[in-house]
Parts: sequence; C-alpha cells; structure tokens
Amino acid sequence: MPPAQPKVTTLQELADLAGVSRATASRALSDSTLISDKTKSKVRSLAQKHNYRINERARDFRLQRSRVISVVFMLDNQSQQHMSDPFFLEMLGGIADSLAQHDYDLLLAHAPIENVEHLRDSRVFRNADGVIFIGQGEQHERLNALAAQGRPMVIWGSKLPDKQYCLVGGENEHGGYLAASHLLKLGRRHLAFCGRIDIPEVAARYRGYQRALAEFGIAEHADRLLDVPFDMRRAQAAFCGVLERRVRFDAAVCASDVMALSAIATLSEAGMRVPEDIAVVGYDDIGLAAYSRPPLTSVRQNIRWAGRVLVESVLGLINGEQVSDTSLASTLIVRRSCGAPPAPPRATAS
Amino acid sequence: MPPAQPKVTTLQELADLAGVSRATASRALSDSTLISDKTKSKVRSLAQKHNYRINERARDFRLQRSRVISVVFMLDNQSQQHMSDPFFLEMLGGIADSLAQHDYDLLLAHAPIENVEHLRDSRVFRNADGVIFIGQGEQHERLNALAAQGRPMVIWGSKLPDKQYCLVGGENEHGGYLAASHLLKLGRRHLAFCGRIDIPEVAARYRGYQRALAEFGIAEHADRLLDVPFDMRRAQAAFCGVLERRVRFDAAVCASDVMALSAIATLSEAGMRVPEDIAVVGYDDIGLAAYSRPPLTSVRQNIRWAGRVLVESVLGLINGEQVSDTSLASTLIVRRSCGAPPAPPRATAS
DNA sequence: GAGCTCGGTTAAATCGATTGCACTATTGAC
DNA sequence: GTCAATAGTGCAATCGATTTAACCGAGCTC
Repeated sequence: MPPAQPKVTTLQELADLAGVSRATASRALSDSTLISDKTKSKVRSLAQKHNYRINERARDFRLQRSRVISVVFMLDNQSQQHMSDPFFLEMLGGIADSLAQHDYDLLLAHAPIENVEHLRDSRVFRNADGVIFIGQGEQHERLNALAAQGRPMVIWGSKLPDKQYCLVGGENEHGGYLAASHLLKLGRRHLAFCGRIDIPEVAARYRGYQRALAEFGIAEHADRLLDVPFDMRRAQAAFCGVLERRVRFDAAVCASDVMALSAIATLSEAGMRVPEDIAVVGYDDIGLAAYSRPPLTSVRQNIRWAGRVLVESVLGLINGEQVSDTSLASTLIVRRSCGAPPAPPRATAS
Repeated sequence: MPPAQPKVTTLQELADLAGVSRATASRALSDSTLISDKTKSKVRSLAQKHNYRINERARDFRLQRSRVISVVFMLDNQSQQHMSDPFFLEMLGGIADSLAQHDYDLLLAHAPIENVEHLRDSRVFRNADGVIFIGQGEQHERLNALAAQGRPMVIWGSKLPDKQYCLVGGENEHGGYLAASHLLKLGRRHLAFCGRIDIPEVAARYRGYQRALAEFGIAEHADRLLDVPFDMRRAQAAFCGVLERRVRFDAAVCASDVMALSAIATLSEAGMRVPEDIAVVGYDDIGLAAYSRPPLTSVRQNIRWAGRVLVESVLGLINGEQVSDTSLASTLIVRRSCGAPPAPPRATAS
C-alpha cells in the first residue's frame, strides 16, 4: 500500500516537500536556467510522484492572459439562423482542433449580434486573448473600429476596400467564376445566381459569376439575381417566390450547399428535373453534398485548413507578430446535379 | 469635451474615487446589506460614469470557480468522426444558448477520447465547473468511475443498468418502436435495422424495433441487423457491403439521419427505388431531412430543448441540488421516404 | 459615565501562481 | 587573504477581486 499521500495541489506544498521556496519550485518546473540541475530534478520528481498539476487558472491570472480564444459566428440577425449550416460545424471543428494543439480553449458565441461594437466590453473580448469572427455580416465598419483599438482579432470573410482587420478567406471570386463557367461550358445559357449580395463573401462570388458570363459574351439578366438567405427554411420560401414570378433559368449558382439542396428540393417539388431542366451548383462541399440525390456539384473550400489558419493568425497577433491576410484555394467538385456524367469507371492504364 | 477620464479598471481605483475602501466598493456593487444606501449609490454611479466593469476572471479566481462548462463529444474513436453530423451542431447550439443565459462559458472538447478517465486531470475538468458528455460511447464504466469522484457531470445518452451518473436522454426505445411499427403498419415485412448496437442509445432503439416486430408477430432475421457506423463515408461502405451480400429487405430503420441519407444515396445508386423498393426511416430529424429527395421520414428529438435540460442539470449539480434523470419525448415525422403519401392539400373546414 | 448594542466601514488575509531584486556561498584572479 | 564575479536560492510584491474579523462612533440603558 502506498503511503497515504497528502494531496499536493499547490506549488507551496510541493516546495515545502522539496525543502525549497515557492519561487524555486516555480522556476524548476518552468525549466529556468537559474536553477541547478540537482534542484530541478528533485522538484520535478516530487511533482511527478505526488501527481502535482499546476493550477493553470492561477497562472493565467498572474500572467494576465486567459488562453481562451472567442469564436463569434456572425449570423444573419434576420434569419436567426442558429448556425444550422454544417459549414459552421466543420469550421468549428477545425478551429477547435487547432486551438487544442496550442493549448488554448475555445469560447463560443453565436447569438445573432446586432452590433459587434457592443462586444467590446463583453465576455467575448474581456475573457479571451483573441477573437475569431466567422463572416463579416454587414458590419465591416464596426469590425474596423474594433480592430483599430488593437484587439487581436481575425475575420473569416472577403476582402473589402478599406479593411483594417486581419482577414482569412476563400477565393470567393474565383469560386463563383468556377461555378458559372462550368455551367456555361456545359451549354447552359440562362444562369441564375442565388444569394444575398450584401454579404461580402457572396458579393465576391457574384463578381466571379459575372466575369464568367462576360467571358462567354452573355448579358446578365436582372431577374436572375435571386435574393436568397442562407437558412434553409427561408431559402425555400425564396425559391417558391421565384417560381411564382415565373423566372426562367436553366442553371443556378448557389451561395451555399444548404441553399442548393433547398433549391433542388423546391424545384423538384414543382415538377422540374435536376439537372435536365435546371442544373445546380452549390458552395462549400459539405459532407452531405455527395449524398444528395442527385449528388451536388459544389465549390470546395478546405474548411478545416481554414480553421487552422485562423487560429495561427490570431495567435500570431497575440504574440505581436506581423500577420498578413491569407487566401485559401477553391476547387470545383463536379457531380451530377449540374448534368456532368457520372464518374467514369476506374481508369485503366493507357 | 468630457474630462479626460483616467480609465477605471480595478476595484481599487473605483474605491479611491468614491473615497471608500476596496471592501466597501466590492460590497456596494454586489448589493450587500452591510452597506448603506448612500454609499451604494455613490459607488454605483461612479462605476457607471467611468464605465467600470468588474474583472470576472479575478473574481472567479478568488471564488474558486470558472463559470465554464466543458462539453465533450464522445466520438467513435475508430471512425474519427470529427462531429460532422448536424445533430452535434444542433446540440451544441442548444447548450451554448442555455449556458449564455446563465452567464457561463462553453469549453469545447471533441477529440476522440480513448479513455475518459484520462480527462480527470485535464483542462476539461480542471478548468471547468462541470462537464457535459454527449454520448456514452463504450465507456459506461469509466463514466461511472468519474461520476463516483463527485465531479459535476451530466451525460446525454441511454439508461444503462448500474449507472451512477446523471443522465439526460431521448426516448430511444420508444423512438425505435415508432419507426419500426410505422413501417410495419404500411405493410412492410422485411425490416432491417442499421446502426452499431454496442452504442447504448442505438441498442435502446433496437430494442424498440424488436418490440414492434414482436407485436406484429414477425420473426427477426439476423442478417438484417446491419452494423453501420455513424459517419457518412463509412456508412456508405457498409451499405455497399450489404448490397454485395444480397441481403433482402424492403425497409430500413436507421440510427441517424445522416446514415439514412447515405443509405438512400447508396441504394438509389444501385438501382433501387426509395420508397417503392425500400422504405427508409432516419433518426434526429436534422434540418436537411426535410429537403432530401425523397423527404426523409425521421424520429424527432427536440435537441435544442435537450441542450437546455443538460445545462440546467449540470448547473443544478454544481449548486449541490438533487438532480434527477430526464427523458425527452420522441415523435415520428412522416415524410415520403417511407412511402407515406405527400401531405394532403390544406384541410378544409369539415 | 461605564458598558452594550449595532450599523457602517476598513484592514488584512486569501485564491495560486510568477518574477524583480536582494542575498549567500563558491570560485578564480590578483 | 581580499575582492569581484557568478551561480543558486529566497523574500516579497503582484495580478484583482471577496470576505472574515476588527474597529469606530452613535445611541441607549442603567
């Protein structure tokens, strides 16, 4: 039977046990050069033996840091979206993984935020060393104001003219271009764009879409810019409205996969065939995209990687490093929802 | 121009300003009965005027609490699931909302945990006042051991024999029964059950499924208990295996919607029709279920509500209250994937 | 006026660590 | 043998709050 070990929970107790001062014990554990090897090993082995674990909260308090990063999902405050889009989960997973690797915790804030400047004095900022915003919403200026105060923060979004904050984003313009030009190459000529272009990322995708149209010498059609919100239910309502207005189109570029799936469901319900009558492309390539019927063509962004970059960036800012913006590649994943043929059987050696 | 206000960041500064001691200022702000109304209002108005906000981290440190609840997703450590199931997001949202209302923060842990007992000395427990586990995985005993140490923790899952911990769960048995008996009532006779029954919740659903079969006097068929994991990709592989083995069935009860969607995709790909050839029922009623083709019939659990109950329970435990287990209702949402007719046109007054 | 009560306030300890500075002992140079 | 440099350690302040116990003055009793 091991001796009834008096639990060693504080540094003082450990120091007493080792017959040294608290200061020495602290330095021994943090491998300070001031301490002799002999003392170090004595303290450490005692710590090991008595299963002493440093009180991180006390340390963080002393060091005036929290080792917490806030993650704010900038939900559309109209749609009360409640982050139902799997995109968010992917992103959150990526961020959480990266933070864990750096020994940081994650504080989640996802209530719809009417005015991000109000966050300044809230837990989001006060209890965290840095903040990651997912999306800019329509609060570009306010984010600028926050960043101007020198708070370590990074935003996932799209580049805007007089941006002051550190930005990580996908190649939205290119993604929109990929989606549209693919449909055009397949012979579609009456494209519609679905999404709210007052959201910067969506606006960028729309610009790429426009560029593709222009390259093919096709005029835009005001009717075919459809104002569809991200959340599923409201997206469906929007598509119903489109059908009622009898807008004619043979292909749709959607700003998210959820939107695209909602479109496919609504259009099918109304008797149209996908992709024969209307080809659809989504955005994000969420897991379920491959399993919808028909499988959804989509623009893929490596969201987990994005999470990682966001974390590295905000930690860089915290450490006072020079951090530059980052852009992540987008690729088109072609599946049947836009009329592409099913994948060919396994390629044979040529 | 307002006077250049020296920033008041600590209680001491506020106290100095009010000409009282730190102790008095502290009590004034916390509305202690020891302090006269006059002093209270003086301190408070000064606090207001100089925009003083208490340092919560310092207070929490003094009070030896964290106002943080850890949420641990018990992922299947084989599948490395990375919580891609929208179910998790829904749950997380519900928990986050509730915690925010109680002024608690959320610490997210979602790495696959081989042994939950290792969490005992980790940030998950040490930096949080309580822990919520989502799912029991296969670690019932270890959860028991943790709970036995008196740590405030609540588990989302299914009731197991000698359970020691506080449990919140859905009516899994009933849910499985609902799904199976619905299919039976529609005339299906060759049911399959898809899911890993070594997971307690799935096992409970399976028991309900068995009960329904028994009520209809139908013998079980060992072949038709399909070992399908929760994650999409592996689920698909599993269904391909089932097809190769030429298992015959005309209906499937799936342990999750993601699994069901994967099933529908795989079966359709193989040339079968849903629901004509095979009817499918899912579980969870995730947002996308209604938008799949065909719309997915599913057993709905009110996940946001579940999140709320989990939070109330763990906070109750922290406050030393007597907390009892909770069971949340399950309902069947009938959609076309099981052959139910489309919803009738709007009902007219009879 | 001594002794008591009581309302209001403050001094000081405390939570568990880190770190600047002072201090001691050892060593080497002269 | 003296002095300076240096290596190793400890004292005490500090982070920003809460709370116990002590204190002080006013009012009351006897």
